[in-house]
Amino acid sequence: MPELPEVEVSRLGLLPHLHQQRILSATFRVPKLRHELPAALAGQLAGLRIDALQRRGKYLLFDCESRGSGGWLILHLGMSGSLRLVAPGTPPQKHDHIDLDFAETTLRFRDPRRFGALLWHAGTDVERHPLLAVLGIEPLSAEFDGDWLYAMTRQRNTPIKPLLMDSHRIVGIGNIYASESLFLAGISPLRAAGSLSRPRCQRLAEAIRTTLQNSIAAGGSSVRDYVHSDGGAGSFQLHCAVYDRAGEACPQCQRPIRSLRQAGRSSFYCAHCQR
DNA sequence: CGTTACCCCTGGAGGC
DNA sequence: TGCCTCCAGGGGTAAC
Repeated sequence: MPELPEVEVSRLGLLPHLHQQRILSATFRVPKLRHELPAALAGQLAGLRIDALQRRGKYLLFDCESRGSGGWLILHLGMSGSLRLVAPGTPPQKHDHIDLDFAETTLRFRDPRRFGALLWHAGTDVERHPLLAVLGIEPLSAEFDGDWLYAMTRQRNTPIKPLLMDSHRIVGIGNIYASESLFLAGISPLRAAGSLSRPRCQRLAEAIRTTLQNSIAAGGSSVRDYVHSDGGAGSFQLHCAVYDRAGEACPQCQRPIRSLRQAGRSSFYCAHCQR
């Protein structure tokens, strides 16, 4: 589930509960997720205070007294990860792999498929962590616009859709928002990236920004209680125009929405409205 | 270098 | 009901 909006909504929802709170203890119930979960890390976290909660792409970054003797917790929700706040002592359910215990609450990470990740980076410069150092531009930053997109797509014959999902170029756009943004911009997922005109790049950049911001706003509207809900953080209802709607009517022209596979992922689009 | 294929893992949906 | 296959919102790595 989690793409950039879900991670950002998680960050916004957790921040007021965790800011300046100390980790009393940490529990790892599996030896590894995507990466090893060393038991020593759990012990190391105890006593550290959360000074800030940031996001880079789809990574959540917990500043654990990084300017002192601490560092950064780097969390990725993977394909099926979710975060929620539960009352201390709440028994874990299946797939509840990680707890961070605070005085008033417990941050619980659930991830059935275990594609998620929890990593530690000592010191202040978390941007230099190998997984973060290679990430591309933030689509909600001021630097991301039609001109940037136009320059990035020049001389590329590859279809635009998998390019939008390449985190080494742009972060945060997953399979859902790639399809949704392209629909909003009227651009086919099959369109050769380098054949997009500057105005169409402008339109696509705006569509990406709008799609992500609208989704954050939709999740943020229920931000006060979503982290306590059973569905987990970021489980707000998404409204998709085309994603997972193969065969249904295009909301603009009523013709059937098509699906296809690109780079191993399914894409959804309207062949009439998207060129 | 650019792009694709495969893999990590569990669970849900649908066919038989 | 069970068993099988396919699919799933991510992304790193190997292979072409």
